[in-house]
Amino acid sequence: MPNNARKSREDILDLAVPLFAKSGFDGVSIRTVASQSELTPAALYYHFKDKEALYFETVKHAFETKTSAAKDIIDNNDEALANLEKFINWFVKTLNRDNDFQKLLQWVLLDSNPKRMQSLVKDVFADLFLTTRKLAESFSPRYDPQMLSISIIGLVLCHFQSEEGRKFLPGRKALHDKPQIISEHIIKLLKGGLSPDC
Amino acid sequence: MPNNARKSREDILDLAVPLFAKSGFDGVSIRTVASQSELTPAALYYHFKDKEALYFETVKHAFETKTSAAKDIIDNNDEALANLEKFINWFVKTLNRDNDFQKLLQWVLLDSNPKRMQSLVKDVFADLFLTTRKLAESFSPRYDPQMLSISIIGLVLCHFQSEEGRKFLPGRKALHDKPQIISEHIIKLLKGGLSPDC
DNA sequence: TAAAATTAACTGAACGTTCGTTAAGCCCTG
DNA sequence: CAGGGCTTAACGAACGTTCAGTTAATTTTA
Repeated sequence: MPNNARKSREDILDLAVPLFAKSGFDGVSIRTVASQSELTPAALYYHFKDKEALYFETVKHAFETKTSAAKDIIDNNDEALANLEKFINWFVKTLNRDNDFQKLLQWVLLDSNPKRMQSLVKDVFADLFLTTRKLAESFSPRYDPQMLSISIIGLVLCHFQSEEGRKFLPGRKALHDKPQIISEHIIKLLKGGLSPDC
Repeated sequence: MPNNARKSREDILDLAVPLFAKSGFDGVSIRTVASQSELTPAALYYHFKDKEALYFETVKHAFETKTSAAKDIIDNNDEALANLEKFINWFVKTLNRDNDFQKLLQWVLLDSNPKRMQSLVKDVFADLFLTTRKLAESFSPRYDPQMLSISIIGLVLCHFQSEEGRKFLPGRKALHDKPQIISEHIIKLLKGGLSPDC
């Protein structure tokens, strides 16, 4: 794409993703998105109704490819634990490769505007959650599928959510940020738990 | 405290906690905090150097009582698993009782300003983390203490972090928000894992 | 096929509002 | 009467948004 070419809607969204991922809805101004996409603020209003719409489309854009990939990971003929392992591996790898995706997910769950959160959760996040719950249903009735799916997602997310903060804590090793190490840790924990036997 | 009495620093912080918990640093203006504490914006500058200082003190204030309580929970003479159980129970109950505490923790970890995050993590969050890691060291070398402590904190946090969003997802039950149910779920998962035997 | 009309994409300038912050001065209490 | 705690008023900057007009590409007409 040449530097002075007209920007498409999608080009703008691609550039808006890292901005909103870093600073959230309130932390990013229309003018910041405009200058990042080499447009005037007014030009953004040609493409998007208002800031809310721009934000919504940006988050949706960042989630779009990920969610469909998650569904393909799970093979319903496989064993429950094998499926879980595949999912964890995929989820960790995805969060590691696309840090913006993880950040946006956090912003959605922290959103101070309930209406905005509702539309984001229903239109953007629900699909990924339902995929995880389907996986969690293999472990019913020993575990409540709803709660187990939250635990699984949370267990993966937290290692990335805390990545920036952990830099300022003692005892840090580079290993703790490696996707493969994180995957192995989570799978071992989920499979066997902490009890010394088994 | 009579309605027209002079506000102390601490009174202001008490009132600022729910505001910053809901909307974060960028989502709350000095004027909002001022009107909430029935003061003028200028009066806030008598008590705090600037908005950064007000925010820092607010977060610190909300964390202060919690962190010291965590340390008392752990009895070093007890069994590892018993200590863990006590900690989970305490942490779940604390997050449930004080929703602002959980929200502020999320804001700290999402902070877009690295300098601000650094001082918050080091001065406010580190203590709680180190307590958890001490607990996690009982399960070394089978598990890396650093990673295990992140997993434990994340496993508890995620159930509260997702509480608002789960309202908009199918399959929701009131049980999933009950602290006792959450505790039991997490402890069972951490103790025994997902493997069918044991 | 050249000219004219239409449209899509954008600019420049400005709007009213809210933001963080400061300065000067007032009032009540010890 | 000194000074801690506040008020009133204002500063410039940044905010989301609008609107009239410009440009460049596309389509329609003669």
